[in-house]
Amino acid sequence: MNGLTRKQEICITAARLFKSKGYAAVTMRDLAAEMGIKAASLYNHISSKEEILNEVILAIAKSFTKGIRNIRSSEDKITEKLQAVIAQHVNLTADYPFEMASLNNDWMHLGEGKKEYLNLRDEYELHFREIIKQGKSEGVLKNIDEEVILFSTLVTLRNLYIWIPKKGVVDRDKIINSLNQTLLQGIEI
Amino acid sequence: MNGLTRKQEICITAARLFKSKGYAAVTMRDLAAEMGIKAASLYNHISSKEEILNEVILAIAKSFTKGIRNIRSSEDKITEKLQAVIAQHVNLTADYPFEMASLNNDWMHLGEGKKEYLNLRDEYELHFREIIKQGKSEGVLKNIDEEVILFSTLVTLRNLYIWIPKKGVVDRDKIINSLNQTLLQGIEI
DNA sequence: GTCTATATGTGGATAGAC
DNA sequence: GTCTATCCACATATAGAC
Repeated sequence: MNGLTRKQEICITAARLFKSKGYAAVTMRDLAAEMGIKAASLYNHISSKEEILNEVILAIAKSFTKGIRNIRSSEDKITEKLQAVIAQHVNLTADYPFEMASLNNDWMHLGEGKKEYLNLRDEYELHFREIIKQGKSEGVLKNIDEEVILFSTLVTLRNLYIWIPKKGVVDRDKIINSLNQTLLQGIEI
Repeated sequence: MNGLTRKQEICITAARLFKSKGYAAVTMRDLAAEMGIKAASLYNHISSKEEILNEVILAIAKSFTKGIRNIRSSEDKITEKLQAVIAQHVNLTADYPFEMASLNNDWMHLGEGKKEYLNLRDEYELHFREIIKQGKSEGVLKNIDEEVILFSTLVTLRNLYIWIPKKGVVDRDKIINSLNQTLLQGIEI
């Protein structure tokens, strides 16, 4: 009725619970209760609890990596690329705040999918690092240790999910602008 | 033999496990195995799993709040206060990286102690926010939304535990300097 | 301070009826 | 697609011996 499969509904509900208690502390009975059904009924739509985590985390991890791959290979200037990275984080976080929490906090409970997740994360950081390096070599960014820039920027962006849901949906642009200032003006020449 | 009580040893070992899997996924058997004893033996030193979490989280939460209370009430200039806040985070994180992970990720599993933890956290953020406000009113900090400054700074500092253990013990000062640059130059006039 | 044995509860997951 | 009933593994925690 809402265009979602039952499996998708389960994953969305699960992500919300995972955010509040963490994957390990959420039981199939909790999840079922939240869906208004019994735990056994869940297994008509998913094969295991772990499969749900896989669905929740890998979908958004792929979006991030695909996005930054495009940003890096674009013809934009460095500053524009960095702004695009920030905007992607704000937008994906505003759309999927619960999934972002699992991505950050529950990835270690992935089974089958952990390797793929780690590959996606490594590729993401690789592109980000290369954008920063390019910025330094072009003289657009200050000569601060790449890893420090990468860490402090990425940590802020990855944790937006803690903070964005508190704000209204409307002020995405305001958040993007503020982050552009706070994050970029500390590192730009 | 090492100056630690058995209870302290248990809490230290527990914190290390909590960091890698999260509180909920660590069993008393895991913890006991890591200590080289049986699970039942743990209960001669602690009364419950939850008590361990309380010990781990509240000790470090108190240190942070006490520290920033002193920094705020000192006669230092704003820039020095902000640098002192950064230095406190780097030092406490370097000393207690595992406890920092629990502080960030496992506080929702506190029982008895949750209220106290939330009070400490609120007080911490209050002092931090007031330092930022004072900086803005004195014209030392840019006129960026306080909450954005607070969020992006605090999130970086709170997640140092992910990053600091990778570095050697030696370069605390280098990290403090880099963070001073990255975090402060984006917000200072 | 640690052990073995065990009580008691709850977790993920399956079988089969409707 | 959901239910009831149930299996079985594993969780926290206690009792009492050494």
